Amino acid sequence: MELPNHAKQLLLQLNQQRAKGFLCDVIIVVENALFRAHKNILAASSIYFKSLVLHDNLINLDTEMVNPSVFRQVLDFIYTGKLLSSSDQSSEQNFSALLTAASYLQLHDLAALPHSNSQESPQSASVSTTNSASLDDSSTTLPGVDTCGSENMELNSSCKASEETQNQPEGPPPQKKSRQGARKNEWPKKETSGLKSEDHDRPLVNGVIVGPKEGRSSGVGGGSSSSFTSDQCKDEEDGGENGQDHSDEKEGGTFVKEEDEEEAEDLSAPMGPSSISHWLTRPFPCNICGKMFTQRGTMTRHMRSHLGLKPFACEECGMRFTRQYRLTEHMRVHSGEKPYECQLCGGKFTQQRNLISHLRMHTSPS
DNA sequence: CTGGGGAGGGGGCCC
DNA sequence: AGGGCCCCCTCCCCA
Repeated sequence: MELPNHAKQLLLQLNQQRAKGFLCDVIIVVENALFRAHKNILAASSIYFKSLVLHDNLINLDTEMVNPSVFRQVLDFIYTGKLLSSSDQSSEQNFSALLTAASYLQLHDLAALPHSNSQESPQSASVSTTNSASLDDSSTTLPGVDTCGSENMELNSSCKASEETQNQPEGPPPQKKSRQGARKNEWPKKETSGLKSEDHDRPLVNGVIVGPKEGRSSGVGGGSSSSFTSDQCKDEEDGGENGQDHSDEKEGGTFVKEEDEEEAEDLSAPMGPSSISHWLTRPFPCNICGKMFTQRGTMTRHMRSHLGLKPFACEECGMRFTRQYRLTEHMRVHSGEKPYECQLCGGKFTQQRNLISHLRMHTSPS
């Protein structure tokens, strides 16, 4: 007994999930375009991807071998088994680039396709129609990338629809819950969420990490040549200098337009003396949210939170951290070690910061 | 309801 | 560039 369309339906679902960014656990960076996808799907389609996604949530592809528009086709092929030709390039050029990419990515099925398959068949054309909303939205085209001019319109037009889907309670569980869950022996659950909180924290448009408005980060210039930004991280600069705020805001589920506009205004505003000095003291902007940092290392560390990169995993519970030091701290939860002792009352703490806040209690007038 | 403690996350800074 | 540490904010639990 076998359901005739089972595989097809499954793939269709997965592709729709990709379009929404639902359960996507890996980001593929091609030049300055970001594509979200599922590790399982990528791993199943190519040994090369399999090795890449094994340990990383963020994959940078060689731009010599693949460009964003080709990779978009590749990704569509992986999720649909169909090849949709690119309209903005000659099919010869496109097919050649596709073959190069397929070979580079070790997508043997794709690499072995006869040329005729690359032409848009009536069938694929119809698929293209049905799936265009989701397929074309699987990436973000970032400023400076002119490969997807026509697609940007589709991207924009699909934004509204996707905003509605973003409001639906289908994302991963809120971070707060996860964190709390961590204390209730639900760590493994959290681990399975892959990119986890930052993941759904991102301003998704049909699973796409939303690119900026034009000229977004150009005002500050200099810091990053390949400035891709998103409208995430409406910041902290004015008030909530805090990550929790940040994530809470995002957990709200929606990235309201006001935020975007607000930030857009900030960044596009003429640079007054204060903003210039701000730029001088914080010369390292985040490519994703535009937040400025004093040191490159701080900025790259910050980027990890955008990208959901948590390389440091607790062997005991599977909880993952963005920093080694956090893991070290966390391990004391398991070991019961409390190295920080209050000299006034003898209270012991696993973390120094908690000792400090405890000391404040001793010293505060109240 | 409130205060204290535990813990996750972020940024700054030094090495 | 990355590690380590400090400081801060916040959330949640619990007494």
